[in-house]
Amino acid sequence: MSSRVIFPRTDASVLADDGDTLSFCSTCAFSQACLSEGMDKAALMDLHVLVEHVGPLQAGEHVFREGDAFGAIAAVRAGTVKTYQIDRDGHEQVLGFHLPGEVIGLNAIHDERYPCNAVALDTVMLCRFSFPRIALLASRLPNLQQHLFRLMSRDIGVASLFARDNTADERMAAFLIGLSRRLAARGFSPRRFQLTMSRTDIANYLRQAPETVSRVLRRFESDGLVHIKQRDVEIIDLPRLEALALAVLRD
Amino acid sequence: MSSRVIFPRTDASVLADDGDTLSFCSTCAFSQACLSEGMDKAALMDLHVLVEHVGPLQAGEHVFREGDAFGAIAAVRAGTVKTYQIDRDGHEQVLGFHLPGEVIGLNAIHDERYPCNAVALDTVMLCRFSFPRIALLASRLPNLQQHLFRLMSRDIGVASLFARDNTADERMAAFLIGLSRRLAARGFSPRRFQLTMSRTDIANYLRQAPETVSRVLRRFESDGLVHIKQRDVEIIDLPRLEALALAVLRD
DNA sequence: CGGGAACTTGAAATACCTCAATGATAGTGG
DNA sequence: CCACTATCATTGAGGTATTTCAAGTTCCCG
Repeated sequence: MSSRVIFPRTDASVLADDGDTLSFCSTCAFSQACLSEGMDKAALMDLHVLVEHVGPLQAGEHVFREGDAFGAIAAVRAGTVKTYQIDRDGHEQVLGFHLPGEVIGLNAIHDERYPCNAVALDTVMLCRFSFPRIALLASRLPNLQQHLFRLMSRDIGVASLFARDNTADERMAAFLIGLSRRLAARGFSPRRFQLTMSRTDIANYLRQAPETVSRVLRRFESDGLVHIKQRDVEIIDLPRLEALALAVLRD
Repeated sequence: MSSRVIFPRTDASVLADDGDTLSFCSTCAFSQACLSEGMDKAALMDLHVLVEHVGPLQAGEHVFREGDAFGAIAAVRAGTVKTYQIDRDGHEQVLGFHLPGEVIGLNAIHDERYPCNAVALDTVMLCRFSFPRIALLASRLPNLQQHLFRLMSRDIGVASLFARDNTADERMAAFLIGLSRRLAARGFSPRRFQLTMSRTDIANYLRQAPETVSRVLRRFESDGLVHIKQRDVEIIDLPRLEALALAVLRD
């Protein structure tokens, strides 16, 4: 695994080619969302100017590391980013998996340092937004400010998937349903997708032993809930899986 | 327990008495923080105008309820506010306890509804800030905008106290240390304080059985870590309690 | 003083973890 | 192309922390 950190690098070259930047940005969730909220052309132009396109990053390359000075947030355009912390005992603690359309780095604003590591799990493309600049722009553009507030608000108190009172089955079901829905929201198939993370990562995220993940997935398979071949997942009985997840997701 | 909801009520009377409002606000964490960030007098005046002082609320009175239309955030000035959700099975899920100086309601921005209930555990005083108005003001005052961003950022991905891989002892220690530090930051004693919440609430928050909370506290007592008489807590061996909490808090 | 809630305490049940060994997969170099 | 290795995944058996169930106790408020 490369230990090079990609993110802090300021790559001005991507800003030079304006046409390309704009065309890329049409697929960028962040800009899109702002657009759909009635931002005018000129405003959108301002936003595009401060976007940097980062990537592709290969699996194992870090976007940022814990303790790095905070300078920018980023929207995932393609691939999966894992955020994690390293325990004082040297153990990894997986905090989350970030799919295309999702924004990382928002939790670094508070003390101007990234409080966690972010690493690419596969080939990742990012849109990087300098935070000082987007904050400045936000004071001129109420829609952008509101969008940032909403974005951050959504990440507060995310229903803890790893609460103790839910069973291993319920949490795994919730994990799969969560992935399914988030992928669906981005136009991917909600029934068939790839797990870009290892069993160990899933276990770590759900705060369980890897063996438990293995057993639960196997049980799901033999119960006809899903079909799993390596990291390929096909959800067979969505209603039943959702029923299981209900205990965690509440909707 | 009264089921009346206090928060949505707009009480303009508190705004009338300007002198009183201002003197109260000198103790209001929210305004204070803005002040300390170099906001000028005029700006501070603008902020004070949109503050409403709510309370006192009695134990059991709700600040807001899940599903209520979002209109404002609030800073706790005195007392403790508990946030919780009701499970589909009718079971309560405690999300957090909010002490003086802490802000509630930030997680409601996203879909313009409060995603949880907020109830006073004792006599509570609040500063209420209309969100549309404070957001508008924020676009004129970069310091205020930055403060709001920081406030929200801090609440993202709070180290989950109820992760499965920590023992009951570690989580309880972390809970007590957390309270201690937060109270200390507000000028209260870090060694002696009152638990304003019931054992059941603590258990629910830590995602364990009330019996476990009881047993752990008693063990702490007999190990000479703390002295507990009903809801009065005195921390005897802070270093050892912190050492226990370290596994959860990472610092 | 009585009634009810909150809290404590004990014994049994259980879901999950740990430990240990085996099986699959992919990447590597001969 | 095929062993070879390393990593990841699976499977089984036994142990344990915590829950659950059930019974007391204390405290508080009317």
